[in-house]
Amino acid sequence: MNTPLNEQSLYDVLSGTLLSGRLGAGTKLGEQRLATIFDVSRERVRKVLHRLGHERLIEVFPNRGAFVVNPSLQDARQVYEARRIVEGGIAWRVAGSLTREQQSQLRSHFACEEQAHRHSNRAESIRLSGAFHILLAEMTGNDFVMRQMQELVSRNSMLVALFEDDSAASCGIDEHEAILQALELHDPAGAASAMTAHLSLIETRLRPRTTGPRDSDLETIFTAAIDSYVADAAEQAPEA
Amino acid sequence: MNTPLNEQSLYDVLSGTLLSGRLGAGTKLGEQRLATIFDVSRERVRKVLHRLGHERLIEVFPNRGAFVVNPSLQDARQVYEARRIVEGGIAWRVAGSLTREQQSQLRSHFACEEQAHRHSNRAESIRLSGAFHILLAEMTGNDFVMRQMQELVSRNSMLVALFEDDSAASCGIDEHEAILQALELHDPAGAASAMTAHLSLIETRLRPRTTGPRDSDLETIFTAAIDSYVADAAEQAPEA
DNA sequence: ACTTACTTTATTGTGCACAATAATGTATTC
DNA sequence: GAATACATTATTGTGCACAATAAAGTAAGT
Repeated sequence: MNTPLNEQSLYDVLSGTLLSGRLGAGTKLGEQRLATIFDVSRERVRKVLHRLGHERLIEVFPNRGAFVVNPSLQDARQVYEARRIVEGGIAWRVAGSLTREQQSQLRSHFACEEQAHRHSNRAESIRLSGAFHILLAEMTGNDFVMRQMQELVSRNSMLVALFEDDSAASCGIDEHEAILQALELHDPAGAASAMTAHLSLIETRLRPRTTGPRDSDLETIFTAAIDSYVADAAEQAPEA
Repeated sequence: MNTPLNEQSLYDVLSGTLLSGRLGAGTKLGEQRLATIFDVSRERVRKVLHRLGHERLIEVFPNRGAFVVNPSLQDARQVYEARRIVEGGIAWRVAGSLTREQQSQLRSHFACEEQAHRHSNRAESIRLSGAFHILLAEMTGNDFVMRQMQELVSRNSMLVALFEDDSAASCGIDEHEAILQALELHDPAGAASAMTAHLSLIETRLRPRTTGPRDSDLETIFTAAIDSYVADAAEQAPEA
């Protein structure tokens, strides 16, 4: 029953839990503790922990161990600044070479966003507005840019869990519309402007830190995460 | 005499040698082999190798080992494309907030570039024209952007060693001048345009692959690299 | 009572031995 | 002679035991 959990699964569960913000900033992630929770060897945990550290999802201190990152409001602002720079560049680039196919792809995605917004489907709105930015990055067809965006979006979703007003986690519809229009006009400067303005608006929604440190213990959180992970895996492959 | 070489030094020597392009694309980096060459344990080598793999300086295949990357011309073009996107965003951003101090800093750097160019000091020209791009990235004051640039520049210098016409590894002076002027006018669109145009021009200097695979053995290359590394270290700290 | 030095305990780091896997070489068959 | 199946060899991956280091706790001294 209880699948032993290979290295990739361990990484997926850990990073997913980190990104969801369920973990409480500053929490120590002891090697032996995680090893017993996940029922894997300590070395496995070590390896994954160092990988996560290299991806900046956690902080590792030599001879001290790994800890959940504890970002300051300044750190959060830096992420948005970085997104303005990179996504501004993306918008500029995509505006210069938008194909018919890409245009209709963006339009149909935008239609979904609108629909979710009209139906007040909050969870879907958040998901789709995030996907809009990823979709744009994909249109560069560039692996480096995609990886950078992936990292920024990861950091961003952690920050949202910590700082953002829960009632405003999705992007504004009108702002995406403005970006889209500039793209369709093949107007690089306009697209870059619209994108940076959009990201600045999102940034204003950051709040100093409302949520106190969660204190539910690691065992509870992770066992739940494992369960939902294996449930998802089972859903995608109902029977072998 | 022969310093045992700690982990950071091992990383420095290995990455430096990789970046210099002295190593021949596709060369296998066996764990035990490197361990004996550097006189460290195999686990040390393993750890550093995986780190380098994560930073994409080498390719690691499970159960097969680590190999020097063997980039195609397409890969090279992707790097330049990524640089256009990211550095275009950087130029846009910096143009909007250039301080007097930053302006004079850029001007004085540019003066050095011109001087090196007038004196036909090729090595210095290459170094300074690279530093110009780094300097601009630093002016964003953003860690994420800096890291991304570091990665792109690393890849770039490897590619230059493989593909670029040796007679044209430095940036054109006039193009930097054009970027600078747009920045001084606080013209984001102009700065981004100048930057992308500049990077496109550099890209045209890429040649299909002139240099055949170097075949000098690892021992020779690495012992030389170690020597120059410890020499550099000694120079910076003449006596303890 | 507070600080400081020391002892104890817990946690991370590392080398080693063995297991698993891929690469290589060899013989046999068609 | 070429190809396939098998045995051999080399290389990477992993668990374990112990070493090194930091954290916590304790007692003594001012």
